[in-house]
Amino acid sequence: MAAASIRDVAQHAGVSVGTVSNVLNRPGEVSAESMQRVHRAIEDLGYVRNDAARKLRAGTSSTVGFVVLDGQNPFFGDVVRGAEDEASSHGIAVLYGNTDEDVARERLYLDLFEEQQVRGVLISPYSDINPRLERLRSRGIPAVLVDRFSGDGRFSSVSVDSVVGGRMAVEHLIETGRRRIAFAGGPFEIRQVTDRLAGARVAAENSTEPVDIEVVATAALTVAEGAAAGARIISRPRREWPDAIFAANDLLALGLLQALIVDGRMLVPEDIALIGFDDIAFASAAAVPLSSMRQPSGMIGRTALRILLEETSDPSLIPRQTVFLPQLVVRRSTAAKGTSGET
Amino acid sequence: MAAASIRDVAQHAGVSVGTVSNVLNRPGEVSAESMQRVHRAIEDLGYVRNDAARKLRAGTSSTVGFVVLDGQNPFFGDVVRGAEDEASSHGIAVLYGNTDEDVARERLYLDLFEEQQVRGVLISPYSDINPRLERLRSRGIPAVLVDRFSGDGRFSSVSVDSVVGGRMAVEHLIETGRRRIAFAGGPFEIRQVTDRLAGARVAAENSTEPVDIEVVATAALTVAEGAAAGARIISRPRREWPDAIFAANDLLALGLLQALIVDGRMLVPEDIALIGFDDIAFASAAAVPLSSMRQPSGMIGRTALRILLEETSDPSLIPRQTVFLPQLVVRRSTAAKGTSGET
DNA sequence: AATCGAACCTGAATCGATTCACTTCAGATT
DNA sequence: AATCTGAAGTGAATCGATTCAGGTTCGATT
Repeated sequence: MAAASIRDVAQHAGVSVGTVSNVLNRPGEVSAESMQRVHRAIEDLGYVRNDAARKLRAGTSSTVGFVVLDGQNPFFGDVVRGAEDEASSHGIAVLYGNTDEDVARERLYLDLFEEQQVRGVLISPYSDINPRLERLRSRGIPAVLVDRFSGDGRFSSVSVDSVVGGRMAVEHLIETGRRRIAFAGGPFEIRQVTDRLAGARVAAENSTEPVDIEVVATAALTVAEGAAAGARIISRPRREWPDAIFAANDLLALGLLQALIVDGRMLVPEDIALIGFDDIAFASAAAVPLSSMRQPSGMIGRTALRILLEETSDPSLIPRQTVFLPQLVVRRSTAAKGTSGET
Repeated sequence: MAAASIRDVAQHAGVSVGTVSNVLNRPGEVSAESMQRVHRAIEDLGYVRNDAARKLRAGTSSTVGFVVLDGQNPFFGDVVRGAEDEASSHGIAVLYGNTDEDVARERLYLDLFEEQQVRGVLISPYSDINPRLERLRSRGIPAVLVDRFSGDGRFSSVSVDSVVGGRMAVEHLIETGRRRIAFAGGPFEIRQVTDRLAGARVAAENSTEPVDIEVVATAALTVAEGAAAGARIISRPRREWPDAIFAANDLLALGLLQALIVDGRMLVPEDIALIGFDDIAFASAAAVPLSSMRQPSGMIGRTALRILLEETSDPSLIPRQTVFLPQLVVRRSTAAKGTSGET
């Protein structure tokens, strides 16, 4: 009952192993009759290619690895999905690992992918792993950074301009009459967080009126952390309440929203405006529909995978940075004070 | 700059390949000195094990495959996460594929996993793939069904009792005074959908008062389909409106909720109660916090992976069915008519 | 009839880690 | 001194798909 090998198939079909291999990989160079007999034998024996042997010989495989920062975040779910769609149309599978903002796991998955000799790696990096990626490249495994601009241009990247996004978000808050703005986000090791904050500050500085940006640090970009941050803000004396919050992503924003609603003293958007980042599917279904900076998530995944495949087939390509611009999606949570706004 | 092989390491360390292999796999049988020299050589050359060669020889790998029904659904995200956590503590990686309720992709991923000779397969099946799984098993690759009871007991499974869940949900609706209940769900190829409906019918039949269960079929279990179903319900003459909806999962429920709120003629929960299934993180953050049947999602993943590993190490184990009971989580969306209820 | 070329096929060599029958050798035992 | 023991180490054989230099066949051309 041991699995049939290509040799068994060859014997059963009465041809050589080379011919069987040709049937599988170069159907053009095989006579119709051999073709048929080999297929027949494959059917009879229930033969399935042994990927390990193929990989050993070929030195490369048809999977790519994707190291994701936060698998729980629907935003990354959408990115992965985009990459997967693109991959499957090339007959490639996506091996996927979740780092959860943990340096050890990040390394673990990169090691694993290297041992597996994946075709290439997509990664939304948490720590600074350029040296690690250089090494992968020297072994013929290219990498593309996802959702993160490659500042030094050593790798291709597909990202959204978080600085611009942060600026647009806060400009929008200022336009709708907010002046005391809290930025909720963290940890600051995550580049997107610092970029979005930087953009927020630019907007504040460019404003003709004085605008305060205050930082409310969170330990992670999750709903629970958002709720905790909300509780901290509420517990202050009333005169220290901000009149708007820009959350570093939608999960945080939804947690904040939940905390504010449960408490009930600050109304969204009447007393306090709230805007998130990512525009995940649940933002529009929130208690107060959430304004957000939309990222073209599926497109990011597709594009990253396409670039990766190009680089695998031509390693001499120069790294290129693809940057999308986020798009402001206005919903009720940032309606001007005292109005009910659009739903 | 070709990657170093075990032979290069052996040469560099001045020992044989067998010794290097022993250092890697049986550290006890090697002298301290060889040990050190080999490690030194590995360091110097940047040697990384070639997984393909190892797998070819060993006939098995240290990855498991997980075929997921709907990667976009946070519920499955949580399940995968649970499995991944458990796996990583055993030094095992999870290769993950999304079928999106598509028979072809389901088959594609199973083929891929078979070629890759994964250690085992976790699958939340869409179509009837028992024969396919039998074949995998005959090749030494066990499978565990996730979120689906194995009716014939031929495979181990980890699931939640959807019939009981459906019953509990509808009993709750009846208790809060609802009598004209719509069940929103589909396609009916998905076992969970039919089970939840069956449970709903049991609750209706057991009720002392006459209770109507009406079926509103959807094409998929998504937010968009939920919104569409909502629109269809609203468009009816007012006297044919149900006074409660039991949605087959939370995504549907959130879509329904969105449609009802935008329309504004039916208030939740005053005119119509709404309950979902899964209790995903966003249910509590919804416009009207959503009642739901909670599934222990992370636990399902962990348990499935643990059982799978047990079966890989002892293939003679008899399949066992693990069933969790869902838990009713009451929020505002099912408050009794005319009350405001708990938040 | 001889020659040629295209189409098709063959089978040994190869990839790199693991395994295991076999060797080596220092020290213990007789 | 001869023999034995066990720890440590060796290296050829193995896994299965792919590749490619070389073979065979056969109809077309001269």
